[in-house]
Amino acid sequence: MTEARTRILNATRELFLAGGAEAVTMRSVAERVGVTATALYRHFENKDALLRAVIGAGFESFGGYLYRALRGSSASERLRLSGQAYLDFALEQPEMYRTIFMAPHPAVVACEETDGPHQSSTFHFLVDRVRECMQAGALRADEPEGVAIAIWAHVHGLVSLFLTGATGQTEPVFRETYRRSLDRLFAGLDA
Amino acid sequence: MTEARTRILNATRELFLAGGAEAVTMRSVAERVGVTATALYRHFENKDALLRAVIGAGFESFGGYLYRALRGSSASERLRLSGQAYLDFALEQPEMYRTIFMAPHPAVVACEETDGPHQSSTFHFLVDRVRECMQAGALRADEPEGVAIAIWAHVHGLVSLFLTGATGQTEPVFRETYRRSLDRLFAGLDA
DNA sequence: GTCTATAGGTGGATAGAC
DNA sequence: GTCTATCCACCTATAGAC
Repeated sequence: MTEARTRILNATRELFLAGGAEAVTMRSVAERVGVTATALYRHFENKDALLRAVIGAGFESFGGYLYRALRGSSASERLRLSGQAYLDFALEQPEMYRTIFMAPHPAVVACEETDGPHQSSTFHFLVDRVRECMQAGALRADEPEGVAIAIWAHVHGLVSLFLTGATGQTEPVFRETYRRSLDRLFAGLDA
Repeated sequence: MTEARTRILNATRELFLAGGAEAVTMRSVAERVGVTATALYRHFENKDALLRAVIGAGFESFGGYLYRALRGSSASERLRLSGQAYLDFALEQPEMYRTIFMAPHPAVVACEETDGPHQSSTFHFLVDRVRECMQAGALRADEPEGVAIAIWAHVHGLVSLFLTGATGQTEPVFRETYRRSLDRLFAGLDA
């Protein structure tokens, strides 16, 4: 029924993940699908609607990564898995990570308005993980919000520096850097 | 003598700081200066040369901020002032910060090739501050490079989240967040 | 050094035939 | 639903007159 719509969406996502939002033009998407640019307007109102659909799916994907961390059997395990999920998403979908967290495209803002504030829901998820760690005695009692910001900033900073090439590291080396750096941060947060 | 060149550079910098690299077009610069776009080619080879000049000045400005931190009278004071200088630069020249550290424009790469690696020299500066703190007994003995990455990632992460609006904080509130978050990190790094 | 005129490219979007 | 033809906006850059 809307199979054409799906094919267009896939082509857009592929172009987007390969070259970012600027690689997505009505012409490039159309060429990849095998139709002319004008045909796309039968399925999407305009380019912005196309980008919003792809980025919205990216938000959902990120949410899925985080959600899996809830499988952990203890508060500290769930927090640890959250950090791992964050890293996995960033390394497996770097262009999506860049768009959502590093260079907010106008379409990202539009997504937040229609689907609710994704970025702040990420923050609230982390605050919940931190709070339950404090209640379980795995983290020293402190303001959960402040500690959550410190953790988020830390993982986001590490990932950003890696993705822009500032660390000059390969992915396996960076994974180790990520682990050790979080250990250093938690050395000051642990109970 | 090269007064025209200076006026062009100023106009470019103003446009750049207001709207980023994409706000800089030969037409917009020319309009701001009060000439036609073609006149600019008498003073700069092309648009890229124009951007490189502005971004190169941004790098120098950032270096100046860091350099002032060396006025501190002790190792730990110099490290503290470095963190403050980093924050000041990011908040006073957000668009320049964004360009240099968050969304490496092709012109940034070009600057690094001609003027030397600025990003890695920032890292080395920080490693030096960390190392002298360890030697002075102000930081626990550890790998200086790993600790420097942790600190850099932390400050960069905080600043990035603020500049993208993810924290939802005002600047004065964020300055306090920045201070407290660094305190939390150093709680695990202090001797 | 600055102008006008112009070439040449990219990209979003619509009209109307099929 | 998809096509061709087309418009419009905006961009970098050059040639040659003044």
